[in-house]
Amino acid sequence: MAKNLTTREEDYSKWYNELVIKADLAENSAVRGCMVIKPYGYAIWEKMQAELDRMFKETGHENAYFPLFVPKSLFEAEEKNAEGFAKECAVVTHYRLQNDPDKPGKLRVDPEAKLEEELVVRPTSEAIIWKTYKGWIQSYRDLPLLINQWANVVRWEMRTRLFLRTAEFLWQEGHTAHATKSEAVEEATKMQDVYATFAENFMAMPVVKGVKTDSERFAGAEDTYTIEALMQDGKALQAGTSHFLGQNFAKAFDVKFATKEGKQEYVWATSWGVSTRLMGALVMTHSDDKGLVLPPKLAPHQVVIVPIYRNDEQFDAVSEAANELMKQLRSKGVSVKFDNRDTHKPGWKFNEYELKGVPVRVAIGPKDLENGTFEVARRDTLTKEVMSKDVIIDRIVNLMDEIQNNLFAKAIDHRATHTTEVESYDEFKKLLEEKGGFFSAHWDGTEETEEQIKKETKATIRCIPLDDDNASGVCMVTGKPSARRVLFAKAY
RNA sequence: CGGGGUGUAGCGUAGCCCGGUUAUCGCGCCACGUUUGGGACGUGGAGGCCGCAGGUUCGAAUCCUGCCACCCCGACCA
Repeated sequence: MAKNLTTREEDYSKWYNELVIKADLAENSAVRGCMVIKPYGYAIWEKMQAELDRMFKETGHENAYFPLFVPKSLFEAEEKNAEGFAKECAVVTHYRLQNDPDKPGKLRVDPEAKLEEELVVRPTSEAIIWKTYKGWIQSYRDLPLLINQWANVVRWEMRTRLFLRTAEFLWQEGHTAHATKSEAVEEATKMQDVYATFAENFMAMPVVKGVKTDSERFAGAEDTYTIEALMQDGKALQAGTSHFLGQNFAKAFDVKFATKEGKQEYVWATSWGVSTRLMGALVMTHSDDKGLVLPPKLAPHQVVIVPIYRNDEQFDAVSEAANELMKQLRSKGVSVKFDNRDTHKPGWKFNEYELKGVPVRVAIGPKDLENGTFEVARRDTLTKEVMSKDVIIDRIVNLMDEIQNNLFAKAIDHRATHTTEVESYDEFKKLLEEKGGFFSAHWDGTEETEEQIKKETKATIRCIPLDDDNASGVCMVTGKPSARRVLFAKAY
């Protein structure tokens, strides 16, 4: 393992790539654009999953599982959705291999084994799910239907980056059906709220809730609600989306229900998802030039204990103290790892756990045993403090909250200092290059202007925020009237 | 898919122009010993179809052709 990470200052993008690999979160695989998520990275993902899953269930959803493959005829049923994803679909055309008669020991696709109908590997599951829902929904009594699935999807991206954009990724996708439009809209915004709460309370990552413009909307949706986060390099990251799908899929798949009055009506739909991209967001929000910085609520180990000793007797004595501390911390709900490996020295371990972002490190050595103390180091501030036996448990329990809150506060502060209100297009262009971040500006509401800005500056409208700032003004580009400010940024 | 670049041990690399002993160095790995409060040291050792396939040559990591993979910049995107 190399000793030094590229710094964020030197090359933010390189820093990110190196960090993901060196911190053992993931690596590139033998398959183009697909990653292997390593145990340490997967442990963080599992923590995210566990909390999100809990939140979904608390809001009335149930999990189910639908097939990986979608027959082409189903996939194309909802035109806009199909068109939006068509360019990046993997397609299964054959179902058998055979020995290659020309190349001994090699296999080839059996030309006789062509599928009657091609199977699309799901880039998202609306099609197969709505085909299924048709059989599940007859009456208003069957509604609302609130389903989530944890799955992998494939989008054949040209350029990929670990976690941020991979050809295959893990996610959850909620798919709900409702009797009324207002109920579906409420569901979509409710799940946006769930995502925002999760991002802020667990990832310690502040997000802006908003709605996408026409051009950025999900293919097949009426409205896309988004949460947008700001990374340390001033670029925005779309962290989760929740779509109000109107009756588009109900019509495409003919999903009707009988109302109380006995009339047949199309159901109203939503879908919503977050992916392993959140792992990338987590890394880029908090980590520093020494490595990962994990919020305690998502860290696989919240505390690591490193023993310091010169001989077996000291090791035994230190271990005893470590085990006792571990027992007490665990009884308070703190997850602890005691790294008693004799194969690495303490200094090596200190660096290792800084790289891996463990929130709190406790060192115990002979001096501590003598004095009845522990050395406690915080990953977020990189500060050390010697604590006595009597206070350490309470202090560490409190530190979990303190670190969580500190990370959130730092991220909020970064976002605040990198969110700029601009009045003119020149100012916008200048500060976009010099400073980056979010820009709150007036826009005339047309796709042409949005496109022009994107072409000229690479910045896009991240969202129309759902805050209560409704002051009207004039578009910074065209001078035409604008109902309210929208949020621009360069994005991942 | 366009433009540029790179493939040598697990990782990072030298050698390539100008073909010629046994392919360089560092990290890591293995064994033993000494070490252990911020990435220890010594001694010994293992590890290579030089991206793949063909060609030129007495001889190819080195020259030629084709292919593949990866990286960077564009277009596309959670």
